[in-house]
Amino acid sequence: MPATRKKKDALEVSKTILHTAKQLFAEHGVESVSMHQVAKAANIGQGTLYRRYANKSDLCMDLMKDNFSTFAANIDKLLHDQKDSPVQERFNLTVFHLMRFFDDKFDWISVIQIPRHCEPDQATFFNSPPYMFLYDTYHSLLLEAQEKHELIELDIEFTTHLLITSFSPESFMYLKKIKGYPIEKIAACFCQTSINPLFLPK
Amino acid sequence: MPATRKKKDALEVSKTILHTAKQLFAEHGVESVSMHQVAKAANIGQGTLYRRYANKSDLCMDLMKDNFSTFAANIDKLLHDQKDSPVQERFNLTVFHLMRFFDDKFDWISVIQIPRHCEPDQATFFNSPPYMFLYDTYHSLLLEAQEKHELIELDIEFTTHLLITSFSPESFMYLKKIKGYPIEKIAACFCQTSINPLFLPK
DNA sequence: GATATTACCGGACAATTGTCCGCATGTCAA
DNA sequence: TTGACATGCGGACAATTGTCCGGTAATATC
Repeated sequence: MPATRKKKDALEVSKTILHTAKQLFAEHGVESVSMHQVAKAANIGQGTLYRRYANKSDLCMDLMKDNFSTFAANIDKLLHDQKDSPVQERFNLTVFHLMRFFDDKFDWISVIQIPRHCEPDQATFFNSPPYMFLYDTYHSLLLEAQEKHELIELDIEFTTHLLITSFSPESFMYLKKIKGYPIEKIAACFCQTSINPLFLPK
Repeated sequence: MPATRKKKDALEVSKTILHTAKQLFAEHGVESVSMHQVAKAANIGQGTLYRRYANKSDLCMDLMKDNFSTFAANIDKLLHDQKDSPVQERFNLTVFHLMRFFDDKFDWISVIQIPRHCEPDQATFFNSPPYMFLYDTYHSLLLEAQEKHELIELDIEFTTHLLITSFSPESFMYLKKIKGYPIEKIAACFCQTSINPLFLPK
């Protein structure tokens, strides 16, 4: 063969994968690009790709890491800046921001969420940094509201989980594409239905 | 070949498919059986199988039709029998029954819900009889509550949709398997978080 | 009754995901 | 330098989903 592939620096390979995948995904859309294509474009074997990333969801998650981080930082900053406004208001603000992020990165997120098979001690969405960040954020807000006696009686852990997971990509897509709801309306309705009723009147 | 396959009665083929699939699914589990296996076991070509059912989800949906029907009938009967009790109470009862059904048929339901790609005018879960039954049921209950001035201000259509979709199979599995919540607790928490706060106090 | 038209069957095929194993490369010890 | 061992690369392979098309049976037409 023209050039026997030398053992590459592992870091080099990782960078190449990320760079190539980002390029391909941007060009053809996340859905349409197969792992085989990514491997071929990156000049590595499929086995090599799968050794780094268990599946496409994993790969996307890694490519989204930066986006998630900045989103999380934005939310943190926002909540810090607004820390004197009512909890409920901050909660609504967070949801609005999340919806915009969700909409913006929809293609990626819908690929990431795909994996089924919820077995114990396995990497799932529920162990991922994005879930954990949202969990912490919502949990803190609910706890704060509870301490201030602004919250109805709730199982806070359950509620936190439910608020995060109740918005599936399919459902979002359905509301947006089929029902034609603008994002602002979706966010507003979600707050109206799922967030605000958790707070005591007054 | 020993016996040239005669054109079979279409109805005969359909029955054979359903019977064979039910058998195979029961024996090996819904997840583990491929469409290829079903076709082979039913002595038909894969193309024939796919002409009847666009995918495994479709096939499962058809096999579950009876189960859905009896479930729907049970709920209808229940709501009819209890039509004098408070709306909120009936709503909670419905959710408890649904949870039990969900748990009972979990393997099937998690296969059925899989399809992504929410394009307009395409068969999705949101067009399926189960979704539509739940939609009608929830919608009626919410409307009744609204007429009786027992409901907070809501976008009823949105709320109906959200209540149906907020419980994904993955989330249910996570709560049950990983968090170890019994079904009754899941149902109770769901009512506490998502149903009861929609009703005006007193 | 012969021929054209239609319906629809069934298996071959393509595409994708994910796994596995032979083999090249690098490291260490003698 | 040489041999033993470890690392990990990469393509071949298996499994599955879904599509397509050649061909045959049923039906309509004359």
